[in-house]
Amino acid sequence: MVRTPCCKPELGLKKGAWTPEEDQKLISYLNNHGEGGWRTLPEKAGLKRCGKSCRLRWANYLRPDIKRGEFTEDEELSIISLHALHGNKWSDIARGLPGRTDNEIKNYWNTHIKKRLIKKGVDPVTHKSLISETSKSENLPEILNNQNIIQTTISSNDDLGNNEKVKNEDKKSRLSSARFLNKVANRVGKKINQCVLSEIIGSGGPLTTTTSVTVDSISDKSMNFSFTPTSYPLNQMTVNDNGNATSPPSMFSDSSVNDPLMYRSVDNIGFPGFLNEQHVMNELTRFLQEDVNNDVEVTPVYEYQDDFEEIGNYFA
DNA sequence: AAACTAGTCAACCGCTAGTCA
DNA sequence: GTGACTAGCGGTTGACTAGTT
Repeated sequence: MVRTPCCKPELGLKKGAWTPEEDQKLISYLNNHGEGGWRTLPEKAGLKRCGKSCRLRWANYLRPDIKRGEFTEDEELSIISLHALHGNKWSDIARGLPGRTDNEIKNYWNTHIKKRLIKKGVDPVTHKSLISETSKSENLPEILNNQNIIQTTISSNDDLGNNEKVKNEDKKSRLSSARFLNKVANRVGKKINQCVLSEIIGSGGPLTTTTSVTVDSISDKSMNFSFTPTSYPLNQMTVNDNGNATSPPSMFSDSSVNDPLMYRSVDNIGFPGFLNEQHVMNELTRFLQEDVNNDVEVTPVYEYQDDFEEIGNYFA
């Protein structure tokens, strides 16, 4: 199939920046005739431009519902979360940010967000930590300096310790902690997911940015976080048998949770009170009881003391 | 003050998918 | 079924600006 070129140079069509006069002509025409018929529009509107150029100019800059100016923090968070979900599908991302165009978001991503993520040690493509990939490299010290994500990252960097015994016990303790965290976070995450879903469905509108968290120990699975952005695309969400609201495989990384750019503290989630100490204790009691019922070896609660501190750090 | 560099973003390009005759 | 056309998408370019040397 041979395609007719949209913009024939021999017709003397203008390229480059639009003048205010051209903008006015285009706005005036579209106000009178509505959108569509882009191929024939330039001639009818008296513009020496190709239809494609006219459509782009209208879609990206002249449309009355376009929001200009700096991106807000909320918008930035939404972009990151939607990018984790959709990848470089800028139009899909733009649908989640009313008033913003795909082109604007794409530019903002490439010039601002991408750099910030890299600086924070997050791969902007996969949204996973760059640490694991780079830990073997000589750049590690520099990377570690630039990031604050090491504290709660359970990683093979344990090998840097000197005392083998302390090291192993520490690792064991961390794995145990991680397993414990996984259990609690699973419960809490489920609760959050339910809240989020009911709020979204209930209000039918966008919420404040919220997070749900599932933590697995390093020995089992990689850490897994799901993220509920503003205007979450509901058609991509499902509710599984356990009552969890789930989205397509998230690409959020373990480091992301410590990034204030990407995750907010629980205090900001917008569902106050559900994650209080009493709730965590109730959940803890409940699943420890389940372990007893399931003949699982139960560790005395006091041994979880450190784990509670870790949870505090985790959600801090 | 001039030259250079890096960052930003509007606009363009090439391509694909959908629609219609 | 085929081809012409339209709309829309993501990647890239290049003009402009701000900052640095």
